[in-house]
Amino acid sequence: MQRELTYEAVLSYPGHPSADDVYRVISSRYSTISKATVYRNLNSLYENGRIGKVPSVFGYEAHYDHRTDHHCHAVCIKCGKVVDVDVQYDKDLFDNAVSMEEGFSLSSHDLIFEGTCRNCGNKEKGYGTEGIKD
Amino acid sequence: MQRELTYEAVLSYPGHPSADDVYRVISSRYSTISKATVYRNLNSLYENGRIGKVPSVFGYEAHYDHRTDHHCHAVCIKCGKVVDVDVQYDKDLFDNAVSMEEGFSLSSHDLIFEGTCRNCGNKEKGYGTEGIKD
DNA sequence: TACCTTATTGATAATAGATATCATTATGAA
DNA sequence: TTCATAATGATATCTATTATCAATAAGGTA
Repeated sequence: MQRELTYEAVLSYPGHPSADDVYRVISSRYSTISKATVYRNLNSLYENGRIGKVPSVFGYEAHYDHRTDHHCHAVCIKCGKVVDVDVQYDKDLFDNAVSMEEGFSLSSHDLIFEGTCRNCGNKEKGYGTEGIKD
Repeated sequence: MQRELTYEAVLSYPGHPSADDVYRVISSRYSTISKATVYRNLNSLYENGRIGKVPSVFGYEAHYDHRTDHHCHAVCIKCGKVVDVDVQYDKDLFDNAVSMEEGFSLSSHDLIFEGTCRNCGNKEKGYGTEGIKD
């Protein structure tokens, strides 16, 4: 049951929620849910292909995605925020990628961009936008 | 001084050592070195462009690299091992990538492959190669 | 050389994100 | 209703890494 709450929370979240984002959304109206349950359910939803997952990179938390098709993301190097990126490239291009270690078999690839999100970029310039919440 | 030991350990390591790999190499002949020192020195060597760093992905540790040029890696999804990948692609292709959030500025990209290393692949098939150490 | 300032180190505590454990509580089929 | 299985909540634990801070080391200057 909490699994469907978790699913709906991801679907309705604007953007790419972290496990903690999802936890906060759900617990605001279902206050007894445990964080362990949220982690568990996010994982099983992902494994069943019902939601997407942007893996943890650069030490930031993993983020989840209502989209399940293969697409690209950018991660803010200051705060870990994840956003979609629009870029056309030929995925077949990477089919002939070769591991330089014998016996290492490649199965997929991720194209990850790094950058700075609006909020962190503004802070840097001293615009004093600490209050802006995406 | 320990910084140069750290540097040499990365240069002479076959492959892509984790911080712990480097720590073990150094402490085998300089037993009083602290792990904190290794982390600190790896970071400063990286920031000064003397070594490369493969950031932590999928929850595995970061790995370091004696190469400092931009190239691709694959991460074993079973154990986190990092290897080089040979693939030709046009880096300019990604210069016109567009963030789908206003104000998010892109600065670089990483192409990361996922796969299974020889050791983990063999284990899976029950070849009983637990003893193999890369 | 003695003095002073800065950088480096080692030991350890603390942090974050996530998973493991385990008893309790649903759930659902027979 | 009974039994087996799955899901849950609370909490402990884990891993990789950074923070803290006192102790040393290094290096320049008078």
